[in-house]
Amino acid sequence: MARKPPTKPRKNASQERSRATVDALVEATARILVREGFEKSSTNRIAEVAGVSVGSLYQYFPSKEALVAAVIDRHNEEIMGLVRATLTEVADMPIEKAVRRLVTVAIDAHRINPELHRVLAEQIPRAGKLDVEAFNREVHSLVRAYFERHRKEMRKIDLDVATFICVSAIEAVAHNTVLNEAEMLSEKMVRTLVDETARMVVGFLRPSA
Amino acid sequence: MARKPPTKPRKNASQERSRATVDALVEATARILVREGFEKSSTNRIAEVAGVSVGSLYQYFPSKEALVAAVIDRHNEEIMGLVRATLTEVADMPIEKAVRRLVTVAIDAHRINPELHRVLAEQIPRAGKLDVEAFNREVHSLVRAYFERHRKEMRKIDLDVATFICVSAIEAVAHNTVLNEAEMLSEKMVRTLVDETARMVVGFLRPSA
DNA sequence: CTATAATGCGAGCATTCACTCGCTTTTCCT
DNA sequence: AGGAAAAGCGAGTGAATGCTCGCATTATAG
Repeated sequence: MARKPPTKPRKNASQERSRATVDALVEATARILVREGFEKSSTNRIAEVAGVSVGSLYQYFPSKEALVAAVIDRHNEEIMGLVRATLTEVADMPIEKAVRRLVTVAIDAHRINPELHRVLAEQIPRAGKLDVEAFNREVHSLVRAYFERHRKEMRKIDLDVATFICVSAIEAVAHNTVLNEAEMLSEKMVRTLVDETARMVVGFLRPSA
Repeated sequence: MARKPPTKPRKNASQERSRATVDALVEATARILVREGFEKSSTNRIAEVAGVSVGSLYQYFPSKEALVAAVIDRHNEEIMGLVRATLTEVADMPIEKAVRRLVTVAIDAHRINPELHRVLAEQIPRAGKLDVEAFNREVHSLVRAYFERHRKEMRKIDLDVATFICVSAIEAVAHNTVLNEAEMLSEKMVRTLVDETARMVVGFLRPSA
């Protein structure tokens, strides 16, 4: 016993063809979320758009939620890539430079795929709750590490509190900038927002004198 | 013609009893959203919890969305009440005092009904999009009015930009404070967060010298 | 070439759920 | 009292949708 029955039931994409199927499904899910919204998305529709049958869909994704989670993961990974790279890049810069860079990146990150980001933020019910928390934790710990390294440039303040406030503020400005008012954003306006936000955060962190 | 047929089809609660029914339905909707989540909520369930029949439900609410919208409205009104009152109260205070008060109120507002707030923020698909925008606009314009009145205490900065950044930052800190980490918040911690956030915002607004 | 596994198919099942309709009960008004 | 309007009822309907299952097609190995 314990011989695997020949019918491998679920998941696992070993051949070439199946990898393509999985990709097509994730891609189709993202497109549908953006173009038709979460409510209109259905597994049948996703399969149709992916050019795949529902049966195949369920060979790789145990549920609709899993499909959405995959989209969220992919998107989060893109953003985390940007964030990780940037924090490495600014590791030795003084906080003035680094903060400005981080604010810029926050906005860029929200601009990777604004429509998808909006749908994920506004329309997805419960899914990926854990993913979002893990995401936040990583951002928090990366930023906190930078702050630790540059403690000397900063006033006396609890690093967790500082990180929490700075990350919250920067993320909120970036989020609202990209998602509110759609694309009424001139480049000049964006630069102003980056400058002012960076000024606020730096002023907050540096010694008051 | 144009004689109103005796069957008034929808809406409108004129008698006493019906007012109670409407209230019970809204209340039941809120309770279900909090206790079972948006996904599990159904009109049948809402009617059942309200102690009312589905038929009656549809006499007052044309759709499930309308029910959820009513809950959102009620909650928004509670918050806006707080915010309006506070901005009147602080109208003549200097920005140090006023900002501190506003940060406190932001957190209080999120604490009115944190569970409901979380559900409305995280689980409600599209509904009340307009409501949320109107809500944000009002907050923005109230805060902007305060800033205008106290321009002399501030450095030279575009008021819309300043309002946008301050409101975003304060809202985000309040939101994350109340919703993340659940209730691991000691009162001392909250005070620290209020102090630091207020410091950040005030430092941002005041003349740099 | 043949056997076996991997991948793909899609009609249909089971369920859920928003909403309707014909009717009864309660309230109001004279 | 009595009639009309308002309020309430809840089984039933129709449509949508997540997912299964038995079978077909394609790839791999011997």
